[in-house]
Amino acid sequence: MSHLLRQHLSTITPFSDAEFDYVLSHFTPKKLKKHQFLVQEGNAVPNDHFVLKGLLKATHVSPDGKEHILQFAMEDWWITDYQAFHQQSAATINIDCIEATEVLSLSLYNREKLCSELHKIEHCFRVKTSAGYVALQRRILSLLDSNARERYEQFIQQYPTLTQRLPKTLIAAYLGVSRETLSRLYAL
Amino acid sequence: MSHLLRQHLSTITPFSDAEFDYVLSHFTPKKLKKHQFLVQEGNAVPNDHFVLKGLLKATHVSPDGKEHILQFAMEDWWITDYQAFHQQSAATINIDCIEATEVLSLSLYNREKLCSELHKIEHCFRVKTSAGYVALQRRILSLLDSNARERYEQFIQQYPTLTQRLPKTLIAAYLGVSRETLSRLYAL
DNA sequence: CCGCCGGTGTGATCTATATCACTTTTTATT
DNA sequence: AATAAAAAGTGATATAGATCACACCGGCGG
Repeated sequence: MSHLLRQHLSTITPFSDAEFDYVLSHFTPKKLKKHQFLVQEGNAVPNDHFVLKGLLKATHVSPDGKEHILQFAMEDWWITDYQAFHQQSAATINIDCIEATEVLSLSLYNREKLCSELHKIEHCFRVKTSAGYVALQRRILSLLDSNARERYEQFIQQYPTLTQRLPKTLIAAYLGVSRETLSRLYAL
Repeated sequence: MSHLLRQHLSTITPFSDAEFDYVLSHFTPKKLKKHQFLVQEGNAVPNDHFVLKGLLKATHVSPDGKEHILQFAMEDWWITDYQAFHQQSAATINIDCIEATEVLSLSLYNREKLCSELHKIEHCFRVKTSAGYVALQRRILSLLDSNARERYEQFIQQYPTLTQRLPKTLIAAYLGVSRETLSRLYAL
């Protein structure tokens, strides 16, 4: 089986062995234990991360101490604090591991370098980002349109794998519902 | 004063006169009256649109008949049903003019053509989409974290111009709050 | 094998916001 | 200016979902 990152990129355009090796050389592998932080509020965010294995969550703690989940990421997904990453400022969110995790990290410098050297890879990033943009729009519409139960059902539909791997408490924090309310929804 | 689109693209990379003219030749201008539709639910969505003048809203009507606003767009912003546009499927939202509007329309074909011919323009689109992605993440966080009043205050901060140009009813539909509740918030 | 902790369920309340119904103000249109 | 249409305010009530409090279960670390 070929490298997961190669498979990922190949869904957009094929890469030759040489091209892929060159791309890969710009990434740094990193292993993290369960509960370990990948990004911590207040710190710099030098890298974007491609998940090879494991499961993470990006969370924001509101002034009154409640944790809301901005994003999950499992195998084949990208995750970082994009706001901080792009403007090279301090993180406003935390990212930590729900399971033991392996990622490939790509610095902003290397990412821009790759994008300017290889039109193909910039194309990949544009296509992936566009898809992400659409997914976020869908989530916003779901937050505006739908009640707790409907959002939960949509989540199960859209992310069956995550539904298996995540405790309901975290799904609730992602959907913007309290743990207790989600539990009571079980009268499906 | 140079062309608004040129100014827009130049915030990312400079374009020569020849380059810009070539890019511009792929767009089609369109004028719309107040209340006219740019995209209508159920129809094909051949184009993305850059706003030269005016103000539009992208809305979704929920099963129970309530109108929620996914996005506004004014001068210098892009708007379309991106989901439908990318997968060339039928629109699931409506986009209509709040004020008389002029846009430049770019077909998916021309957009991909430009992107493959001119690395520079693909770069522009990637950067703009990334910025949009971050903005949507912020909005999601605001929907998860903040109550009606806080969301309204954030909106005023972030979009002072829109706050002037829009009736409160529409701001309410964007924030996911009822018109009446927004009105009562006025005890700021 | 025990104790504890993360995850879950469930009752009793509380509250922000929705809804409905109506009035007043402002803005367009002929 | 006259009339209609859109926007905004406001009271009375209803409700989805939050919060608080507690009980239960199952795994795994000493």
